[in-house]
Amino acid sequence: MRTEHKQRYERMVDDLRQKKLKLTPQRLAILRLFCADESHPTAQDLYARLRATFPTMSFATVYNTLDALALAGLTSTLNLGGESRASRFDPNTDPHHHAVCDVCGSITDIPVAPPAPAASSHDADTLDSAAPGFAVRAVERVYRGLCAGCAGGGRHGRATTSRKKRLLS
Amino acid sequence: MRTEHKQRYERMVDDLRQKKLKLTPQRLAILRLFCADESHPTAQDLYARLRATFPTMSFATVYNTLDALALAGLTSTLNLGGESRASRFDPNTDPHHHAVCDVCGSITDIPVAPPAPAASSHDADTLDSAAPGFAVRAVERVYRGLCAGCAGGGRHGRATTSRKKRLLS
DNA sequence: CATTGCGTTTAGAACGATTCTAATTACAGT
DNA sequence: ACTGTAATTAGAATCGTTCTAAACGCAATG
Repeated sequence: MRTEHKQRYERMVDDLRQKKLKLTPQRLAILRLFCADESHPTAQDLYARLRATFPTMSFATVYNTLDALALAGLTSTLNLGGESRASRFDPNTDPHHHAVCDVCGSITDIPVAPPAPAASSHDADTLDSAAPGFAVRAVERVYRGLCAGCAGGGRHGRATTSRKKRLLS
Repeated sequence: MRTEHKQRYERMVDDLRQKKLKLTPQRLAILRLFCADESHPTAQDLYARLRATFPTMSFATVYNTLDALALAGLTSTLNLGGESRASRFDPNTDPHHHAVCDVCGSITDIPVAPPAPAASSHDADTLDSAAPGFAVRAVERVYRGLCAGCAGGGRHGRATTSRKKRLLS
């Protein structure tokens, strides 16, 4: 795992260099944090942790760097709804899906399944009859449900009860 | 199609009644508009069209009604990213996926494929090894690509070029 | 090493989407 | 009709994100 993150970091740095983008201390710090983070952090998450080292850093820098990485195809942005409307950023560029816990909001990467033996034409059929001529570029899949921790009735993750839910109880 | 929408409308009205929620003219108008709308409208979309009939209606009423429907399980909310961060609301309660056009942003419902004959255990396997113990409640799938209209090079849909993209060109 | 150009950073304002507030209105059960 | 309570309204507040203008600093060059 550690080596995987290091490779990720180096790929990110190389890409910034190749694109003639400047390697500022702030950017390197963001990359270091971000490439090793499996939690799909929000911009807030990164900002909060970066302020320890760069007390004057602004949100714009975090977003700028994430934008640069996204343009380079090194990150993706997740909008999974839920308690917060904040985007989640994902440094994993391998094709994968996501499992989102309804209770704690945690997001887990799920590698794509190995190619099915023979029968996946059903999907293509229904797609083509419902949206004729649609040219698929990518497929995203989100599994929603309860993570192992939350299914056990424990108190896990970071999800805070929303005002809306509080009013309903 | 028309009858399908009517059924949808009546189910919505019944549900509000059963839940002892009041059937105000505003709510009925929202339901009428919404249940017949395949375009996955935003709150803005609905609000704009409702102002023709109810010049004093506020956004809060639109959101209130959509919330009530969501609590009743009669709608779902889509956060698909893209140009606008606005949520899209979906009155279709049948299990289905979505095809989103990268260019015009249009969203098309895709019915779930008929159950595959035998081999779908691959997915379950990778899920269980990547997120052990995760209890799946629902699976969402988003196809991204080009709709038939946009693949043909035409000018379609409502997507407006974002400031970010404009700066890049 | 000094110069310098242009990409970056910064603080804060601006923005869009959504939620809240407090006061008013009006369903629906009697 | 009366009345309790939920719904509506306008506008303010909030949250996440993007923009702005000025100051800064990386890195290519002499």
